[in-house]
Amino acid sequence: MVTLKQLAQELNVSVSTVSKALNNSDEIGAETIERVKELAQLYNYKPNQLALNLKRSATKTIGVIIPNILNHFFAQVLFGIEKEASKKGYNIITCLSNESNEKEIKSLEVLSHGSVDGFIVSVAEETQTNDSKEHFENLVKQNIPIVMFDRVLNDVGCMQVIINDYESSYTTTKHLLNEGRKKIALLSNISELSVGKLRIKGYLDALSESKHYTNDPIVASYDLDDDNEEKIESLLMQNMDIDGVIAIDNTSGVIALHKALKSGKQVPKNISIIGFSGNNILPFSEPKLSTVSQHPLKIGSTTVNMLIDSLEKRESKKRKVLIKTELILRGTTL
Amino acid sequence: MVTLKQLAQELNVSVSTVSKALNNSDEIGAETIERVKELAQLYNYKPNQLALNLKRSATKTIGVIIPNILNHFFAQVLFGIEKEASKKGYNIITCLSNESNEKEIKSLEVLSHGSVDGFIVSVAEETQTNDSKEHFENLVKQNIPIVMFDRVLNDVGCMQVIINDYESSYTTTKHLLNEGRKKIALLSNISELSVGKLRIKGYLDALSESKHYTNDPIVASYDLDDDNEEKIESLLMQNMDIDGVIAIDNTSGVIALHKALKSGKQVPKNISIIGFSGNNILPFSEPKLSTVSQHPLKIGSTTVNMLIDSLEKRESKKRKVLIKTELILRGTTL
DNA sequence: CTGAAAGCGCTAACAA
DNA sequence: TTGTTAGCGCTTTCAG
Repeated sequence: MVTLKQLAQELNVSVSTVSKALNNSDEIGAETIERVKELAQLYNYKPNQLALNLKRSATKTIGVIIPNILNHFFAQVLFGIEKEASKKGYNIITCLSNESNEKEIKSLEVLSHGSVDGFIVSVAEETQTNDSKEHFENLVKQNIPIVMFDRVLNDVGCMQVIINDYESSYTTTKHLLNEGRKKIALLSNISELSVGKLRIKGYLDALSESKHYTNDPIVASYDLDDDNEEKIESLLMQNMDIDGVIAIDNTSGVIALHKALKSGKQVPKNISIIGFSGNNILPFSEPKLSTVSQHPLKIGSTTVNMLIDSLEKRESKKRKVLIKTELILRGTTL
Repeated sequence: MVTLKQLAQELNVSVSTVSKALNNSDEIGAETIERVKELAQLYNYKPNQLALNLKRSATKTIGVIIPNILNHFFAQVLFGIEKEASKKGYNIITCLSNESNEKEIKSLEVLSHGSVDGFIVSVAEETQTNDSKEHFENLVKQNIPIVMFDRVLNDVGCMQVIINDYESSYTTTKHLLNEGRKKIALLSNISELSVGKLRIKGYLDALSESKHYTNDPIVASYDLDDDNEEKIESLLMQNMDIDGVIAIDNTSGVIALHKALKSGKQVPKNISIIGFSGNNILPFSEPKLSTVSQHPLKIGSTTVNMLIDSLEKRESKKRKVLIKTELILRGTTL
């Protein structure tokens, strides 16, 4: 890589002249600028990013820490983040915590000494269940801005981008009730997470507020590593009168659909099913699953814009942004 | 962030003493080392990464450029890359080309002036169809190591990690022939890609080598943005005698399965279906899709290890590594 | 055993 | 208009 120094030598001028010339400083004569730029072009000079970073103690790089890239929701958010960051001239360093609190802590630690200007994080399941927040608080103390999305820690002083979890499952449940469903089950492999709890609450409240609904709520929780398929199948088999399903995670909805069909039910005639998820799974079911869309791309771009605003001290007022979900009815609802 | 200088002042020693002490130099007295380390601990001193990077002209960071993170194959490879890189103490900067040659060129350009030590790339579709390689050749000239995986450019002087595309579809087709299938169709939304072409060739060769197979080959190609579902459905509907399907991309297999079932066929009795893909779609079909597994995690970790070997001048001999696929029979084959 | 000084590549205040 | 100098934070000769 050619440096300013080398250009300067070849041109018999000083390094600072070259630097200024390349930055179009009006301290430098038009003719000199021309000469310098010509040679720079010839040698395809590009400033060394490392030197620039050190100089201005900033990297134009964002650290992104995500629990699980194989979860399509996070893949979509990452997609949104990368797109917006790239548009704004920022790079992203991606770390995957794989739901491990330890890995998350380590990633933050490693990146926090100059490698990135700020962080976008969705916390690991472990982090949330242990309410582990010291590692974030340390960063906040150092004035390193953080935007959390989806899975957030409420009492850390950082920005947040969340969806209306409670309301969306409340509304969704209402929709099933309005269809006249008499026995509505909730499926979840995220019950330990804050978002899961909120969604469950929305479901419970909607049911208990209903005058006509007589059955008990059914909250079927299982771990990510459980055999969800089997659990869902046996739930549906043992409760053939379930006629409504709200699946609050990414995959349970499609699975429930398949199991319902397998058991000989007609969808949506005998049973309505609504999932939370992106459109990635749509080609994989017949009829198409009705879903609550979380607008993951918008979540991604919003986190980036909040972070950059904060970095560039256009001090965003909004510390907490709520992205509204949207219930999209397709083939598995009336 | 506390610096060496600050520690030095507080201890009334020189900066270089502090530096050496923290690096356990044997030039420094045991007692001094102790004092220095104590204070460093107290202030939670960590060397500024930017300064280190500049000093040693290296970042311990890998640039990863991927065409499409929403494609689960790439998500899995990325997962493998991140895991291995993190284990080896490297970070990854992720760029998504979104199949755009221009974006790919820009990303390489931006990162190539100090931000990363080397690249892992799967080229954009555009790049491959245009055989655009100048941007890679520039890097090779500058001795920046590159590992390409899956979608590679053959005459760029860089390392490669690929799968046995030809052989795997050849074998898969053979399997269908051995089942006694009489009319085998190939489904593809990646026909423009090198890997797609190889897989198609494997299929064609297997068919033409068969003495008993009498039908013409059926290669059904469609674009990523086409309505693949509809195309697949009409193909199967209009050729009800198709009794074997090899789907060489990520999603067509599951779709074909759904459409076959929808048309009233029994799988695998009336029709066998084999896809190329990860296990992410398994929960979404009944019976489970038989697939060619590409070992994406292994692809990811292999690219990282080759790159790091090359960076740390343990000069890996292997410039080209082939990861063998594996045909995993599940419910959609006999 | 410790410190002074140079240098990584760049920018910018200040001198000339 | 151009050059000198200092400095970002660190490592590393080389002198003391």
